[in-house]
Amino acid sequence: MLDKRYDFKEIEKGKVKKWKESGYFKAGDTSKLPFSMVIPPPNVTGVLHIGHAIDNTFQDIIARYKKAKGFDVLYLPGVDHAGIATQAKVDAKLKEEGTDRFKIGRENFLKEAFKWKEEKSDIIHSQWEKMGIMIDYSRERFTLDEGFQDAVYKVFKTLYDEGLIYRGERIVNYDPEMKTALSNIEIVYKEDKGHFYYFKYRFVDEPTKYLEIATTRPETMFGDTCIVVNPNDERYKDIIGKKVINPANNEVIPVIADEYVDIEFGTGAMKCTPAHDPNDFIIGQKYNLPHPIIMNVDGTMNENCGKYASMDRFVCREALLKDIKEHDDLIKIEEITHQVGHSERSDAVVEPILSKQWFVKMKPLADRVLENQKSENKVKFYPERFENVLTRWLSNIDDWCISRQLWWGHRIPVWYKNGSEEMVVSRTCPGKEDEWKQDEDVLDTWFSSALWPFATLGWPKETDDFKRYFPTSCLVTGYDIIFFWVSRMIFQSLHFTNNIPFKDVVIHGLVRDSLGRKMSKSLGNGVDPVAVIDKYGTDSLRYFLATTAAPGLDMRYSEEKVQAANAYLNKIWNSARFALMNLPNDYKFEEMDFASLNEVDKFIISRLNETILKVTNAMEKYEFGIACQILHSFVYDDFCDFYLEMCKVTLQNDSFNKKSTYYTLFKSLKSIILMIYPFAPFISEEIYLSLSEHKDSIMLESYPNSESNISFDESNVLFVKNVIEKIRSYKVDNSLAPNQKISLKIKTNKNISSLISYIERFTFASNIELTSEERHDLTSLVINDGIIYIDDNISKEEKLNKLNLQLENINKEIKRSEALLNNEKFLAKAKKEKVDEEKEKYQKYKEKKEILEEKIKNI
RNA sequence: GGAUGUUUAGCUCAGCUGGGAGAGCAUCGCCUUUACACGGCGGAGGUCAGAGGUUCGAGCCCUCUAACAUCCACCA
Repeated sequence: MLDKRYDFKEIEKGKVKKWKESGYFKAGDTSKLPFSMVIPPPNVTGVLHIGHAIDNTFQDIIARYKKAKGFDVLYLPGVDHAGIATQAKVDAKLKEEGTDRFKIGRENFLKEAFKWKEEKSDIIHSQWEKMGIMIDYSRERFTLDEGFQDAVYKVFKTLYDEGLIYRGERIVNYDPEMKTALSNIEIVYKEDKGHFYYFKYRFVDEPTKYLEIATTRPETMFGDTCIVVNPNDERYKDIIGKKVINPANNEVIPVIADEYVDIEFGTGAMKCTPAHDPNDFIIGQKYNLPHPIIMNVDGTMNENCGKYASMDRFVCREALLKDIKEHDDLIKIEEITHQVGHSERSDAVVEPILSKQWFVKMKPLADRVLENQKSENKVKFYPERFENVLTRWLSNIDDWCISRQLWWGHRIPVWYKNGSEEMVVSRTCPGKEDEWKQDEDVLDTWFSSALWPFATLGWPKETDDFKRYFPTSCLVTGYDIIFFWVSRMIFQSLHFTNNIPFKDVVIHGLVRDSLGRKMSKSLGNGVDPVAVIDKYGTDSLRYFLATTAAPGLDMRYSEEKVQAANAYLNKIWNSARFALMNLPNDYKFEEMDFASLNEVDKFIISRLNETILKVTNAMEKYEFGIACQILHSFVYDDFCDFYLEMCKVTLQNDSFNKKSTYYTLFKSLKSIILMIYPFAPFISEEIYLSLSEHKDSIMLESYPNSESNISFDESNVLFVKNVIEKIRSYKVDNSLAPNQKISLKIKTNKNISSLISYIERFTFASNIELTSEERHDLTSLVINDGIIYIDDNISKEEKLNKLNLQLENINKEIKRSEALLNNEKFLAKAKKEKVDEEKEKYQKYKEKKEILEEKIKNI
């Protein structure tokens, strides 16, 4: 028997261990159809946050649902080495220990990093267990494991041979703190306060005159190679071709003309720094200008900056300003707010610097995705609109900078021959060790993540898993990594497996704090899922996440809602207790013919049947919020508030068929817990195992089916329900205690003789009589299909008032109905059922009206 | 500058292909009736942002407007 209290701590204890040991999480039953999913591998940077919780909850709901639906479900776990993020953490740890990676060397650094990975993986494992997700631990992968080494090499080599990977000099964004190049999407633009500095660039032939040039980054002036004006700019027509002096280093540079310059912006004259600005770089190439690099990758000035060399870029800026001011070449400083690129990871202001990096040529790969999205075999997005996010980005994409000046990651498999231009793609040294040197850099972490859905299944080997589970069925992730990850998986998968990586992508939003702010470390407003679990239980957290998240929309964390989830589960718990208390201990479930059931049993079975159908439909569309809503309404309104209360009568009254009620209780309860199970597996398992008849685990059960052959006329039961509700509100209206005894007569053509004991119990009525005669002496409540007479000794006047009130309401309804039915277009164009329904209502209103008028007359 | 999303009860939000507005919390009244006070019963509270349009019928479809949010691209 279940405890009185829903004690989630007690219930959730030990279940995952049991599930894991029993092998229920393991995929591989080839007698079933496969359904596969990969976990978005969390970074081994730290603990999981609420964002992971929502990901994993959605996935686990799908996994458990599909398993119950009869699929061989593979839910494959793993972790991501997360190059730059993890390296930053390990760097910080080394710094704390008073050393750094350069002191200990590459090999030792990697040892440290792997140690770090092991530690963090352990934490992640324990958190997965807390979440109760049914991942197949036997298939866990890591983006740096041996299989991945094979996959990454194969991809790099192939793309290189196809000319889709190249090495080139480009302006790339540098993170001066991490000292590595970044890809475009690793830059976060923020609105920062800055300055616009106006300088005098004096003419060589006439030093009293000057051009006014503005810049936000004076330190880059050391890299200026010319001034550019628009050829159509009347102000500057005469100075094109003249020479001016760069006030930073007194170098003489020419004024050239190019239409790129916006006449309206700033002074209309722009300094050009080809090695430190992407647009300037293009101009530089066009006019074959020199492109001096004036900064080091750590953000310090280099030897091209004279006395400013080795200064930090911002220190240099101030020093340079001071000097220029002294030479009277500073005109003014304006305060501005502008968008400044920051490194996504370190938050440092990124610095565009010309350098040699490896790139993936994106256009052919992107085009293939765009082409495929027009075909039958496209990746389906839920909600659909996120497909546009993907395609728009891919339609206008830059090449992908994949080299990172880091140590933690897949090292670029390219070897350079000393003192020559020769390079070879190879995993191992292609010749004598002292003649060849491997590229120092590693690949962008997303380069390996992009292979996740197929590399985890064994690719490039044609393994059984790969053959059986690829393409995967579904991917669940947040919209924030569509570019980083989803898109890259799709193009790599199409290119290398000729197939999409997953059929469906389910996109959810971000979890924000209770004030709607993004959770961030600096705000300290993050919600720790483990803390929530400790306080309210995994099931409550899961239910909260599943029901609060509308597809693709952000949600706010709300402790109240977690509490509400907990209260709901408590309700289910107690309804189960009630059912189990009333079922015989040795109850054996046997199917029963629907026709042989008691009336209220038929009612609830029929409602249950509808609920199963609706819930299943919602589940198939990944509409978890809707599924839960439907189930919630069934559990409360139909099952608990109505049916279980009715059972209290049924089970104590020998005139009812108890077998029917046992059957109905058992079947309803079992169906409810099976439907709530994907959302709240722990409580469901606990209740399931308390059933008098059960398997070893709810994980072995099948999802309930809705039966198509059940049809039931609810009207008798609804009439009874209506009577009970009307009497209850009558009592409140008349300040009667709920348990006040009253005497009722009911006139109806409904067949409710078998249901009278229910009315008695719930209205505290004695002497309920079914009558066929009109009673004008009693208070009358005219309801659908009948009249309730209450013997309450109130005055004639009051009786009349009550009747008039009822009449007023009916007249309103009749007016509404008539308006509709007199509208010929409605009759002609609306669906037939709709019209019939309205006509039927109209008839009932008319009947009620007649009765009421008759009564008023007779009083 | 381009795109997308949001605007529904006091608060936080659902509302799936158009057919008489829902939940949770809060609130008011009554009830400790042996499943549940993490409860029950009853109630109050919404011209569904605004303006047009399509339709017999619009919270839902179309157009425009406003506010807010997010993403992308950014002029030195």
